[in-house]
Amino acid sequence: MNVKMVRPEEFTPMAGAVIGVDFETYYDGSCSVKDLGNWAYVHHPKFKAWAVAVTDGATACVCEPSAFPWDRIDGREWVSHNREFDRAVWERLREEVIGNREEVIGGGETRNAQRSTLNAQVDAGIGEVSRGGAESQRWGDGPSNWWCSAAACAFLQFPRDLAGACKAVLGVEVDKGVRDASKGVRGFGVPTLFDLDLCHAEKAYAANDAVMCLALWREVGPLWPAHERRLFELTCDMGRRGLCVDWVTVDEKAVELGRRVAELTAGLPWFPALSAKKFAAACRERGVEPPRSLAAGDEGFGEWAEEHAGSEPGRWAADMATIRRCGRLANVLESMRQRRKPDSRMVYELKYYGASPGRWSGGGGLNVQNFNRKETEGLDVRKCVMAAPGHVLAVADYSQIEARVLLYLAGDTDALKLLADHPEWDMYELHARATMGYRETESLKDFCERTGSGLRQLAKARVLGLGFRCGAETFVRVARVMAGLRIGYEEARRIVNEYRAQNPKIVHLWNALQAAAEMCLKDEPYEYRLPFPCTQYDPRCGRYLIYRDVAWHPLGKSLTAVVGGERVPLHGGIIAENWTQGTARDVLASAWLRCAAAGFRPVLSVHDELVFEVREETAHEDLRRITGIMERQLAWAPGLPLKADGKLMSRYGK
DNA sequence: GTGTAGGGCGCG
DNA sequence: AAAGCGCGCCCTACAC
Repeated sequence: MNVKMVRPEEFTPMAGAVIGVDFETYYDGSCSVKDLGNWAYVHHPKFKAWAVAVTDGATACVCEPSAFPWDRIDGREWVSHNREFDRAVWERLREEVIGNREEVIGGGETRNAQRSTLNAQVDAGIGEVSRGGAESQRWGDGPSNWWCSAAACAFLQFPRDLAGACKAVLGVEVDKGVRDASKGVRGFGVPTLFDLDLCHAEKAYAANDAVMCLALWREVGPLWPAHERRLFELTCDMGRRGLCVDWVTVDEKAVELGRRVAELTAGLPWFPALSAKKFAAACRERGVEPPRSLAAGDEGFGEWAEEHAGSEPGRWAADMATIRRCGRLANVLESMRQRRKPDSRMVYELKYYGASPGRWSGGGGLNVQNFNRKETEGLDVRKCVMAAPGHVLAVADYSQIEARVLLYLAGDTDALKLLADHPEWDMYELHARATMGYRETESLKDFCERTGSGLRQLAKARVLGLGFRCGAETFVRVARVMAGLRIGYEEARRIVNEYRAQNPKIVHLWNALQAAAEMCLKDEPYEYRLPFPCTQYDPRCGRYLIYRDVAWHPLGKSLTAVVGGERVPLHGGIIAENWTQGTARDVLASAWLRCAAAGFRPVLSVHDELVFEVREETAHEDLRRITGIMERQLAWAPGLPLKADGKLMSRYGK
């Protein structure tokens, strides 16, 4: 990369060029973006941004942020790798210079100065750009658009981290010397002296991330579709706006659970409390053979726990489980406390395209997608999430979306038609009627309750477990964990075979996907692209599942491929699963876009669920409209029957 | 000291 | 022939 280093006053970006921006900031064990997330990190007392690297691709400049001529890149397009981080830093610095200009609108919604023209095209009628004022001139008004190269890389199923992305996209090994040097720079004793003390070569190293980010963006940006960019923006906005939280309960329970952990820890004759080794040693001292696993779901442990229920080792094991549960909850509550904004809402982050099939994932130190569903140790975490005053939560989720999508992708039109004709059936009932010989007129649920039949539980286990080629051994566990059934291996084998015999379309889907993956071995570069049935999308930048560098496993006859920079096993069951999950994600994503266009912006999304804050007066009508939008037939998936359940609740829950 | 692998467990 | 999949975070143990 031939980029000329210049002094800040000399930095004059080329007309029309996108500008790469990368901040360097202080961090240590107690003040890190990993633990605190972007917002809490940049508002930590120890936070300091001590350098910024800016480049237009031809020249680059590294200096203290206050020394950079921000007005020269005002109104331009910027790009950062993990934009939400750099944006949080930039906004924090702006707050320091000109005060916090975020206005609080009704319901706690914050209006942000950023507004992209792309957004304007897709979704008219949201917040306006607020500009002007002598002070803002001094700091600058910011970019017209601020893109994220990391999000674009994730969409294309490249590694998300900068070094991995550079290697995969540009074929550039980021010189280890560069990375090490830049690490050395981070550890530089007195960051404020940065501008004075750094030699030219060190500055060039520090500029490298911005230069690479811009180079990456030039490759991946054009392949990132407009509606996906829109989803990314909606995701970021949602997390920055955050959730309304019952802080009284959070504060109280954080203390209570912390105390509980300390008490139980003190009651164990070893430390650290969760050391499996020390637990095992203590058991043996008492002449008791410890269990092979301490996991609550492990069958061996279940038997062991029963056997030693009254004894001291039995109590230790139970206390360790309680410490884990309480400790987890205490950590979640503490993370929530750290994310409390001045407007009392809790910021959080959701990672756009965090999973390879495209789902969102948790991130930023607090995962809001895996809050316990039920009350645990005297706390219902979900109930700590509330609606803003005068509002109520509209919680809408798709019923059994993946099971429906699997039938759709397998082309099981008979089953889909039955489902469309009988909206009162759920997937378990459909499955029992279509493939398990259930013929009664009453609902399967009523039938099982009246007669004590286990048919529905079995149908549930089959639907949840067998659609993606799990074998008999796994099915024994799946049936136990998911449906509470106790089945022997031989019976499991019979059920698995029966399921496959009665669901030929699904079996054919596995086999066809497997064969297609093997076929691509004949063509360079061994890339298996599975197109989504989304015809509305620009084919040049459509959505695919991409398995790169497909190859035979060195030891056997199984396939592997590179996904998101990692080599993973590949077979028909996995591909069918990924395709199903990815398509279910697209169903939710397109509903999200339509809801936003109708003026409904979710405050939270969890895979098959969207949560909105709606005004009390219009709540019922709003919920009806939202579920209507979610259930709308999709032009790109004709014949896929969608069902959405909606609830109004003052506090979040299942 | 830092980084990471693996167990455990929460979610869809 | 057989193979559930997709995540994040905490804790411990261990390698460097």
